Amino acid sequence: MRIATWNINGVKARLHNLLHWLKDSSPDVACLQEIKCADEAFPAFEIEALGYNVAVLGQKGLHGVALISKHPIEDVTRGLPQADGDEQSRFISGLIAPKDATPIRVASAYMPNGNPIGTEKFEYKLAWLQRLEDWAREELLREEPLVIAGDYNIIPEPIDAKYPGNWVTDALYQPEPRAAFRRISALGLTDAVRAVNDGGGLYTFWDYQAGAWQKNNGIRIDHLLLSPEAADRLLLAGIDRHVRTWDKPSDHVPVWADLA
DNA sequence: ATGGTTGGTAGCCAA
Repeated sequence: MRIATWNINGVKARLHNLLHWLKDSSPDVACLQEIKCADEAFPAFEIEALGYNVAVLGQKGLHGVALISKHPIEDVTRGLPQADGDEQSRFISGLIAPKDATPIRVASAYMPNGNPIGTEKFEYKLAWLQRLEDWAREELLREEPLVIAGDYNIIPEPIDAKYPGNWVTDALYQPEPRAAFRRISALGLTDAVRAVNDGGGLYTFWDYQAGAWQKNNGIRIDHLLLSPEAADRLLLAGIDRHVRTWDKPSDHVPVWADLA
């Protein structure tokens, strides 16, 4: 079972790429972020025509997440607990229920960017990560397969950037969100890509600006974190780099994990 | 130090 995550940077502008990638890579489950459209504007018809089910938490123009699955999507939850007036659409989870296999809870999460540091945006990022940590802690008590996939907007380690020094004043590389990532990991979650490859040079995002892609000036900020019950089934994980060479690409590429 | 690009919505913001 292949579970993938992709910050698509506008599903309407990227529909051709999305359909191509779904046919090409054929993930069982795809977690999308930054769909940038309201629920009713999500291109469900075209995606369902490829044999997928769809669950969406949209928002007009900004953010927005979705789950796409070849298997039934049950028990969908939208938003994290402790919302306290938070109206940004950044989290959806569902129980992926294959006919003859163990169900897996999969979350599609779009962590706040948090720039610039020293503003309420950065504080919002930290508060959001705390809410995710609280949710994950509760969810892990079930001792069941769980995948928290998405655009974490966190560069976990220096090897996750081509030029770490370029990011020292950026919210994606600050000590606080990196510590939050470590705390969440330390709950017992496994970084799927890192688990199968402990080297550097693995990137999931290249800025549109200044020829970042051509220079391979990338960062690894899209992650799949696996509960122990999911990690036990991890076969392989990877990054669909080639998608960045397509016409009108997202600035992120899909990341995936294959579970037995 | 600055500028560089894209998407979405509507005269700039978020990334």
